[in-house]
Amino acid sequence: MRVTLKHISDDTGLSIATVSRTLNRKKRRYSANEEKIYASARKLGYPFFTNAGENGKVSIALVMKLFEGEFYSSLINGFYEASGNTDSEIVFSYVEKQNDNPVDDIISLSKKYSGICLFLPSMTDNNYLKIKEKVGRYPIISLLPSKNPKIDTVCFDSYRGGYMMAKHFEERGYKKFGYISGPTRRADALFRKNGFLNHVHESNGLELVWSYEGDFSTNAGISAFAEFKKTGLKDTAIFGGNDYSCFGFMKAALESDYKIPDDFIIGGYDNLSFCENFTPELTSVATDFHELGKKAIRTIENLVTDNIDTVGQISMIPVGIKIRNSSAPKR
Amino acid sequence: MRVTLKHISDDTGLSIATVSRTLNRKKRRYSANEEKIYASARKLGYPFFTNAGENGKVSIALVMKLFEGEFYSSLINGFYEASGNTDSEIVFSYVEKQNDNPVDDIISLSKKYSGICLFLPSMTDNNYLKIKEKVGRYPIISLLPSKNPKIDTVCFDSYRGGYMMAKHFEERGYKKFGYISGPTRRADALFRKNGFLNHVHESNGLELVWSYEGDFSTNAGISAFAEFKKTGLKDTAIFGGNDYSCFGFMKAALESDYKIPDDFIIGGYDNLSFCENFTPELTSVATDFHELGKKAIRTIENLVTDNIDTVGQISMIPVGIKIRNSSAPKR
DNA sequence: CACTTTTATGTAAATTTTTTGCATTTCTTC
DNA sequence: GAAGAAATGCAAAAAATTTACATAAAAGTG
Repeated sequence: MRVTLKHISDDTGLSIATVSRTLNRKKRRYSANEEKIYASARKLGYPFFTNAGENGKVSIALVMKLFEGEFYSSLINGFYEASGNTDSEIVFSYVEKQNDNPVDDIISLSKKYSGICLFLPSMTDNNYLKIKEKVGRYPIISLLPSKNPKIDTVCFDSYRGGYMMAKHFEERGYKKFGYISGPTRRADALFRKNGFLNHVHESNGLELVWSYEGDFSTNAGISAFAEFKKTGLKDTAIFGGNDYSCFGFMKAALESDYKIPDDFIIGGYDNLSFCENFTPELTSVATDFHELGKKAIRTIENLVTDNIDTVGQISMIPVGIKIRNSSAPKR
Repeated sequence: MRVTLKHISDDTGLSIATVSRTLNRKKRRYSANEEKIYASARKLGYPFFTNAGENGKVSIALVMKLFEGEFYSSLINGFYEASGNTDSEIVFSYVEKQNDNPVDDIISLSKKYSGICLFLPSMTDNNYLKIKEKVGRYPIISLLPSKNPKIDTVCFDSYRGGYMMAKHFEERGYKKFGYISGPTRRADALFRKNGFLNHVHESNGLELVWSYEGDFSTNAGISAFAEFKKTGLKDTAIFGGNDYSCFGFMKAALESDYKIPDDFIIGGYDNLSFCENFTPELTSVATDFHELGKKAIRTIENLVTDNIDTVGQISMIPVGIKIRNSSAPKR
């Protein structure tokens, strides 16, 4: 059945004329009634204001920048499976690689979908502010932590991940700690690092003896090992900011005849499936994208229906630690 | 600007009344004029017949079943990048996991998009036939090979990939060959195997001494090695049907103190980025998803504009072989 | 605080878009 | 080649959307 202005009018209690005017107006929307009309249009599937289509499901766009490697697969998969048990439909959407200012793209997506989840590591606070300003009370969340969040956020507890890894290393009896960081302008990388370092600093007898700032790539791990080797350090517990860094580091170490976990122990972050293919298997902080997806979808759904104004709300999804042989106990 | 029946009427040369009737008819479409009307509706973006949206781009859906691991990332990424240089827009779409009969889903997607690319390993010939029957001349292609293709196909030359690997092993001086197969009801797995075996059989002095049928998983690789070990074979060249099988096989082998490439050489298929993280680095058949995407998009575009009837056309994208240390020469 | 201006909204008329009744043409089938 | 079925166009009818005008509420001004 075709959706007309009359349906929206009935749904919102406003006249057909008002609905017509609102939907045709160019200016950004602000007022409660305008919000109501837009939300209803998306919900009912008024032409040009949806591509969810059928069965009146809430359509949510997951907006990413690019995909590389298993990580993005896990993200997509987690959201996809999470949407299975809900009244929502996830649509995956992408903004151009070279485009450093995806704000306009996101604004235009907000006309099509009932809500938006952003997974864009390179977005600045300024961008978030601009978006928030333009979309008003429209349901939009970020899936990445921020030092100073401008919009609602549902993300993994990166800090705690780093912290847990340090604690695990301590329990293994290590005193000397090392760290391969990701790009610290990214808040998630920074939080992983902070969590790790804070536990090191607040515990007696633990010491940070080495660190390296990389970019989360395998090659950064290889370079990190070259540096590490120069120091001649042994008996050290190393936290790589992500699994890729660790793979590079371990590979270079094995080629230099280091023994893992005899010469050093190491743990990563992301728990990629390849952790189990490596010898030794890599200890890693495990993130559950299914949980992230569920929580994100529920948050959007609440914003859609209740329309409660909860700006600045942050939900942290707990992470776990998957202990494997790369951090096996000392013999 | 809003798209009306008048635009479609002008575009197709048919009357507004005819366009209206065609678009409202429930029955599946068949006739040339009906096809023309539907295609125009999608092209111009008539409400409910598009979600491409803007700038008159051809919108193509890439339909997948599920995503796991790096492989699907590469697929998505390849298509995404390939679409950058074209007049088309790729939308990624997914059919339910548990749904063994995605035919209806695909039919309904055909109303929204100008063309469809299917990447569904478990689809049967029968399913393809049903789809073809219902969508008529609508542009739809499969990205997987089939023993008996029912619709146009753009896929990698799996046969040649297996063949090249056998040839490479022969050039390394090996006479004894082994094989870890994927599920052979999947045509791509079968073709890889056939390509490999055919070269073995057609060359003098080469011999297939061992094989194992797995399911393309890491665990299958581990089980395969357990079998392989029992035979006590050495000096053998082994082709794993995909990289994951090889990772499992190699990991189990290293844990049993086998030396690679001294005790056996091995090569995989897919050229995942982890091939370089493994020690030894894994030789693998490299597929270029960017090329696959480009060719698939071009094929759909041709079907959309020229509307030529090319049922049964198959395009093979050549594959390469990336030689690494897992198949290093004998010393 | 009284007055003006701006903004939001509804009613009803005007306009645009879509559907349908009827006539004509084209295609199929026997 | 005649009879019936399907496709199509024209024009009238119906439905949907926009706009002119009126009014009330909110915001700004001296």
